[in-house]
Amino acid sequence: MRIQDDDTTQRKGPWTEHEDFQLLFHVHMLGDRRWDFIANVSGLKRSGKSCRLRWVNYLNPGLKRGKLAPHEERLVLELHNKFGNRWSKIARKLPGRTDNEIKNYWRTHTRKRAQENKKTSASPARSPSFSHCSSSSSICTNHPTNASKPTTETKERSFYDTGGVEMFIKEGKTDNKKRATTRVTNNMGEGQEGNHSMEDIWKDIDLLDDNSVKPFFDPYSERAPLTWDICMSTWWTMDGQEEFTNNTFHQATQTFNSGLVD
DNA sequence: AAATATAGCAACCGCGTTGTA
DNA sequence: GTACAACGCGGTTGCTATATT
Repeated sequence: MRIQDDDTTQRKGPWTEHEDFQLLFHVHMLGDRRWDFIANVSGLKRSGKSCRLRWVNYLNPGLKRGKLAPHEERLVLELHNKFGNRWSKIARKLPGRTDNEIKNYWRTHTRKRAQENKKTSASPARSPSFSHCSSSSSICTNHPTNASKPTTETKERSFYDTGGVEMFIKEGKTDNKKRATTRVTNNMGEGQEGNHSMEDIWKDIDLLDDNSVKPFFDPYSERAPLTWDICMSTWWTMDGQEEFTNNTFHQATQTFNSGLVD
């Protein structure tokens, strides 16, 4: 298992639920941009890049989970035929699916096809949807990188295009919660960090959503309650991130973290 | 039941692009 | 205009669960 080396280096490997919780919290607070900043402020020993990836591929509430539906599979085949390995582009046409997911699907799919074709190598029967592609690799013969390039590069937003927290808040999360909770069983086994299920996390986020002056602090702490309102107003009126980091948010984070550990 | 192979998926890495000071 | 930082993407790796022998 690839876990962190020491205090000074960044942590790698599977995310724990505690980390997920922290990340969710901070994305909720700060929006899903500025990943390096989030990584620093959250106290997570992760790179911003890693945080973004985790959000995009796992924590984003817009994610669909589970196997690709038949129509999605067809769409992937069609779009790959059209766009080649432009996974992000393909993913934009499949709401709730990530480029990573599609890439993985394609990989296993082509592997299967390759094996099937090996078995029937004498008369390779190709499915119609694969008629334009090499069956043993992901490289299309009519790779359209240039060929069928759309005239206008549309600014479609994929669900995983990070667009700030307002999107997250505006969209009802009811269904998303269900999705998010479907795969919480992994990443356990790291001591006591697995105490929060995704359900718990969403509950907590709900509490934050209902932010009519609801403190997200340890009730037993003697510190003044930090409210969502206070934090957000501080955030938006602050000039420099450093100052903010060192004051209110830092305090909020510490309170949050200590509450989590206790 | 144990060993091995395979599938599925999460996460990392490197690099190109974009934004900002 | 330039240098640097951050972001986004595609390729790849490695782990875990499941199937097969």
